Amino acid sequence: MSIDHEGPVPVYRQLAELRREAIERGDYPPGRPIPSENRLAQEHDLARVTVRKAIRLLMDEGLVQGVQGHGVFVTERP
Amino acid sequence: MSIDHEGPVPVYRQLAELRREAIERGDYPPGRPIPSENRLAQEHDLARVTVRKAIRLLMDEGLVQGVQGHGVFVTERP
DNA sequence: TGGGATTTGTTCGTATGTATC
DNA sequence: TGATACATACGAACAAATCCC
Repeated sequence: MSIDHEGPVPVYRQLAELRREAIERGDYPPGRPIPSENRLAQEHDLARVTVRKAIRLLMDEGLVQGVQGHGVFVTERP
Repeated sequence: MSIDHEGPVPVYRQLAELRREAIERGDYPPGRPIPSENRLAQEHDLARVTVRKAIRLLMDEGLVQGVQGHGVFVTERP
């Protein structure tokens, strides 16, 4: 929760951090998608492009993977 | 007809207005669906997502209701 | 009984333009 | 100048429900 629109940290970085924490907490078991982009946009009252920018960071880190028409899934790591 | 792609009014709002007028004219009697999303997209040469966005406005107004696998119907008002 | 076509619902992917700081 | 953020619009794929033969 609680994204600061005033501070120096970009919104998309704050959102990425929030999701990273949720993932590392184990909120999303492998095989289950994280909340959809539209869902996240709605919940945080953000534009979808901004949400995507946040998720893009997590993708670049290899933490999650997007699958068109399905969702974004936590990467399986053995 | 005639959607203006140049003006300041978004395409999806123009389309919503066109359908709203058609509905209020009584073009679609209760029990009959309005043209399908693909049909509207084809007629106006628009993407289906854009058509959906227009219909979504009418749904939010309570003017129509979507039925998955069936169609979009004018809401019955006694 | 079943399968295919139609239709709405959902999701990620991409691009452009605008405004602000 | 560049980064951030929003709105719009299109594309693509999949899911689910309904209808009809």
